[in-house]
Amino acid sequence: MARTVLDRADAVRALAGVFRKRGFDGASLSVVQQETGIGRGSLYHFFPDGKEDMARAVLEEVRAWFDEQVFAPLRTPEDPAAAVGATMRAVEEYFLSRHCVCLYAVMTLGQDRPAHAEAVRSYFADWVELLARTVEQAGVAGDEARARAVDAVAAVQGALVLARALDDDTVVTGVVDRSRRRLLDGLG
Amino acid sequence: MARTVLDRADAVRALAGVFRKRGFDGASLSVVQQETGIGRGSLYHFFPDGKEDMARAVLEEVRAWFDEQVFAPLRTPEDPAAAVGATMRAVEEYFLSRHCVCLYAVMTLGQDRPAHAEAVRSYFADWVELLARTVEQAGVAGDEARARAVDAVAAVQGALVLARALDDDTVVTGVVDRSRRRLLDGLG
DNA sequence: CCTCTTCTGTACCGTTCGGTCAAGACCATG
DNA sequence: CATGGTCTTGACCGAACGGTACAGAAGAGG
Repeated sequence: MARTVLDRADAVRALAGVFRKRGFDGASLSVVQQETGIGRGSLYHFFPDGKEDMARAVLEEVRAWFDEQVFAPLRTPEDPAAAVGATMRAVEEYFLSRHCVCLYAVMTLGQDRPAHAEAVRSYFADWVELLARTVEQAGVAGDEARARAVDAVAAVQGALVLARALDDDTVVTGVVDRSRRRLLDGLG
Repeated sequence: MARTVLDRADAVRALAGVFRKRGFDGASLSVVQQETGIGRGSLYHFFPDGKEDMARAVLEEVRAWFDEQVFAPLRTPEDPAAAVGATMRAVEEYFLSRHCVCLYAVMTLGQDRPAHAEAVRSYFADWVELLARTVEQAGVAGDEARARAVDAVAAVQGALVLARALDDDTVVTGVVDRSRRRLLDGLG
């Protein structure tokens, strides 16, 4: 039989695309098979626990990407202001190239998925925490810094909703720009 | 047979609850039947076109509520600043009592639902437009007013995502408070 | 060459899906 | 008391679901 020699990482990327477009419930195995070209056999070879396994793998890949690209600038910020700029730029680029869908946000809907609840919580909690700490280091008082971080993360997520609803990617650009400015408002 | 004499409006409210908790795909007819106590027969009596019909009815009910409670203060604002305060207060109260789920936001995910795309678009477009106009009347320049309106609506939607993920309703309270202040920042 | 492991396609399983239907129960009329 | 329209039920339908089983094909190592 045909042997396409598929990599698991490729499968995860392809799955992410389908989940983004269809949602987890909308991505039936037949649809996945059709849109990725990966057969059931391969799917269950790479993800023995089935669809939940695929969901976990996809979320882990997103998380890894954020750790490397979005959170990294915030972990050892020599220049906190520059780090804020870098992280927001990375976020904007990421979602614009992913059809304005955050897979972690998708997981907060269609409940009865306590399976991934902790992963979702820590994704957002870490994001807010790291951003708040950096803003504080840039010279904003603790409580105010945390509030600004919460506002920024919420703004990004809300911008994604709005961009999809209005079918207008510039919403993301605008909101992210203004959020970045607001994070460092009143500083040197 | 038992005749509970059910009202269609009651059915819509009950359906909204199930859709909020489970999402549209997660709310199978069996689940709906079980959680609302409404049998299949009644469901298809009130909503002859099936699940799509139920979705439409639920969205229409939400839209009507927003028209009356959230958009109304923005339609003939004698005191624009007060209107902004009133609309944001209504929004906060609405979502806090609805488990932090916006059904229109739910519809922007799990695509291949072009059926409701226009309703979703106009819901958000009207919201932004009305808010922008009121902020402008309060004394903010046109472009800036629109940017502030986009930011506020996005902030609300993002706050809902964050509140669910972190299981912390105070996120909504905080974000909405700060958004309201920001809408009218720099005014008398 | 043989063999073992790693993939891949496909037929198939039981379950659940959205949707239909005929028949029964209730209420408003006469 | 009849009658007709308005609900409501529960059994039922074909299709699609997620998941399993297994045989076959392609490398790697000897």
